[in-house]
Amino acid sequence: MVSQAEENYLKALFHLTSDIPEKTEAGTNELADMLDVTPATANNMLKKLKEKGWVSYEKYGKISLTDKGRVLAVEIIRKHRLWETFLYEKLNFTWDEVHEVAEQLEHIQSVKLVQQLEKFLDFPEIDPHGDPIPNEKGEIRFIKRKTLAEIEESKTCKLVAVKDNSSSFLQYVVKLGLGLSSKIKVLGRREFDGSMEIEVNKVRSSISKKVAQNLLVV
Amino acid sequence: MVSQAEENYLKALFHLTSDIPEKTEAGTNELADMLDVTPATANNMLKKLKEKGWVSYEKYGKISLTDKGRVLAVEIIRKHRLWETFLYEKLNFTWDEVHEVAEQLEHIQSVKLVQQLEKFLDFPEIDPHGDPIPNEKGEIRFIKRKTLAEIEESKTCKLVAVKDNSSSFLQYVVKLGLGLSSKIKVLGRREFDGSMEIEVNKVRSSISKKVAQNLLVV
DNA sequence: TATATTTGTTAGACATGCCTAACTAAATTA
DNA sequence: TAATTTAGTTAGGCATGTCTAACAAATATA
Ligand SMILES: [Mn+2]
Ligand SMILES: [Mn+2]
Ligand SMILES: [Mn+2]
Ligand SMILES: [Mn+2]
Repeated sequence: MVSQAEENYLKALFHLTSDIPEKTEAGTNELADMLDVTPATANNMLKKLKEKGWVSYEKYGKISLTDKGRVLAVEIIRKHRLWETFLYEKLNFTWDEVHEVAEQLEHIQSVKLVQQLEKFLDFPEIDPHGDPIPNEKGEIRFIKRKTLAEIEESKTCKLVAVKDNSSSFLQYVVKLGLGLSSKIKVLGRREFDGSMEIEVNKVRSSISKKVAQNLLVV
Repeated sequence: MVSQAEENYLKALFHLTSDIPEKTEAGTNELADMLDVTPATANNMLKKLKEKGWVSYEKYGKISLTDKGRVLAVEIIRKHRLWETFLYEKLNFTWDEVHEVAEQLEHIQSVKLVQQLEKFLDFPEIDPHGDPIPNEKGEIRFIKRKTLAEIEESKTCKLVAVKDNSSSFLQYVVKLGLGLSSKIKVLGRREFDGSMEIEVNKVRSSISKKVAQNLLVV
C-alpha cells in the first residue's frame, strides 16, 4: 500500500533526480521545498520510504530512488499526464487548469482505469504541457530539448513544452501569443539580466531570463 | 473543507435516511456498520459533523442530516453516479466493476470537472445500476419502484435497478440472465423462506428472498 | 417490574503526517 | 584553520481518524 502522501514524495523525488540528466540525487531541503513541507517533515517521511525500500539514503547523505521507488513514481506521473490529457482533450479544460485536478486524479488506484483511459485517449504521447507520457511498461520517450534561454540570437525555434505548470505562468505564456508548436524568433538578449527580446507571430515581447528558462524548445 | 472520511459519513447517512421514504433517521451502530468502522469511531465522527452543522443529533438520540449536510451528501452521490456512468459508458467497465473505482473518484474536488463530465456524458439520468443521478441543483428524479419480493405470483415486471452494488451480487444477477430492463416473470413463492421461482428469457431460476429484495422493479 | 439484551458513549491508545524549536553536521568564507 | 552559514536531524507536540475495553442508557423480555 502506498499512501497519497508517500506517492507525492516519490513523484517529487523522481522530478528532482531524473528530470535533468546531470542531477541524479536530491537533498532534504530541496525535497521539502518542492512539497511545501518543512525539512523536518520530509526527513521523517524519508525514513519511512527508506524502510519500505523505495528510497536509498544515509543520514546526512544524498537521496535517490531505488528501482522499486522509481517504478512507483513513473506510474504516478503516467496517471497524472493521462488525466491532464483527458481533461484537456475531452472535458474542455485549458492547459492552465488541468494540473491542479490531475494532482488529485493521479492517486486513484485502478489498473484497468489507467489502461482504458490510455486507450480511450488513443495512446497519447505527450500531455498538454508537452511532457512525455510514460507507457504501461514505464518507458518514457525522452525528447531532447533546450530552454529558450539557451537559444542564440536571430535563431528561430519551436516551443515543445513548458517547465512550470502553474496556472499563472501558463496564462502568461498564452498572453505572449505562445502555445505548443509556436515558432519563436530570438531577436536579442540583454547580457546583464539575461532577459530576451522575442518575436511570436510578428509580435515582439521582452521576457525575463526566468521565463525563458521555463520554455522548452527544439 | 470536507475530508474524505467526512464525505463518506455524510453519504452513508444520506442512504440511511433518504433511500427509504419511511425511514428518515439513523442510529450509531447502523452507521458504523455501513462504513465498516466501530460504533465508537462513528460516535466520535458524529460529534465533529454535528459541530460543523451537517448532522443533527443529541446524545442517545436519533441521527439525521441537516439541510447543509444533505446538500453535501447529494453532491457526492451525484459525482459517484456520474463517474460510474463514465466508467461504464466510455471505459468499458462492467457494472460490477464501476462502484469500487467510483468510491475513490467521488472525492475529487472540482466543480468544473463534474459539470464537464456530465455534459460529456450527455446529461445521463441513471447510472449503470439504475439509480437516478442528481442534477447540478441537487434534484433527484425519484422513481417509484418495488422490490421483486413484493411482486405477486404470475405477474411480470421489469428490472430497473439493483440495491446491492457489490460485485459478487451483480455477477450473480448477470448469471441469472438479468440486466437492467430485463423482464422477470414470477412463477411462484415458497412461503416458509420467501424464496421465489422466476423466469427470465424462458430460463427458470430459484432465488432467495434476500436476492429478491435487492432487485428493484416496475 | 426486574432482568437481560441491545444500543450508544467514554476513556485511552495508536498510526499517519504534519508542525516548531533546538540542535548537529557539513560546507563555505574569511 | 576558525568562524559563519547552510543543510539536515531530533525531540516533542498536535489533528485526524481509527481501534479496544469498559461503561451507561434505552429497549425488549420474562
Ligand atoms: Mn501537471
Ligand atoms: Mn503536465
Ligand atoms: Mn456505486
Ligand atoms: Mn451505482
